[in-house]
Amino acid sequence: MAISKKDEFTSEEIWLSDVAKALSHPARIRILKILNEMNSCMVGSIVDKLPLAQATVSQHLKELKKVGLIEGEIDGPKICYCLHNKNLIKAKTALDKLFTKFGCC
Amino acid sequence: MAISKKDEFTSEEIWLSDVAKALSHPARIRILKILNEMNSCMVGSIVDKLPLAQATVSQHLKELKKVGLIEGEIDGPKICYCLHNKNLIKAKTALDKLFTKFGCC
DNA sequence: TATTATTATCGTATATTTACGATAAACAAT
DNA sequence: ATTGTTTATCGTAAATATACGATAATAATA
Repeated sequence: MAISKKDEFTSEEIWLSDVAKALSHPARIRILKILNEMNSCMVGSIVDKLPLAQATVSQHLKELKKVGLIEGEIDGPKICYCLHNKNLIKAKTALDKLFTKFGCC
Repeated sequence: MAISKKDEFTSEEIWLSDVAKALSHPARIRILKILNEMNSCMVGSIVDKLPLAQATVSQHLKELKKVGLIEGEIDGPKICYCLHNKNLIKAKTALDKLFTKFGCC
């Protein structure tokens, strides 16, 4: 896409847009819901609940992990993913702040 | 990107991911902030405040409008954009709901 | 009507995202 | 050691996103 101009914005703006990008696919929204509801959170269980191939789910998990919304813990040959509470709260707070004030022309 | 699988998800999930996608670029985050702070909200003023060409800004505005986060009102040859309070509140509520419950493995 | 000002759209180049099969890597268990 | 299970990564194809210059469209004004 031509040369990116992201550097021209603040790190706060870039971080918030990165979080939003992580939420910008329904499969990743669904994954967050699943992790919220399940006790077990191994990848296989998530794959079973989604209409996507294992490789694709793994990619989505990677993106959620990249921005810190989830974290993965190794458990034998399996990996147990879970929500990253602290970062979710941070994201929620930042989004709230963005949406709180309303002014209009 | 291969054939999209978005149809496999709920309309709520798709809507929320579309809102997130609209927020997934720092320029659009900045635009929302600008609209929140300015009285005047014509496109030219927004372009002046961003390190992007007019055509690019117009494209970003179009995406924000598409998901209903902003609206544009024709004012002579100019167009006055402003935040769409009702939809912003709706988005904020949905994001809050997604982030409110935390469970972990 | 011609000109100016303002904004959207078109065309286009490049980057990124999405999706999947195939394969590799890591570990447990036989 | 070999096998089976689980997950990540590689390679790849197709769709989208980003960015801009050029141009069209709209409306006010001279």
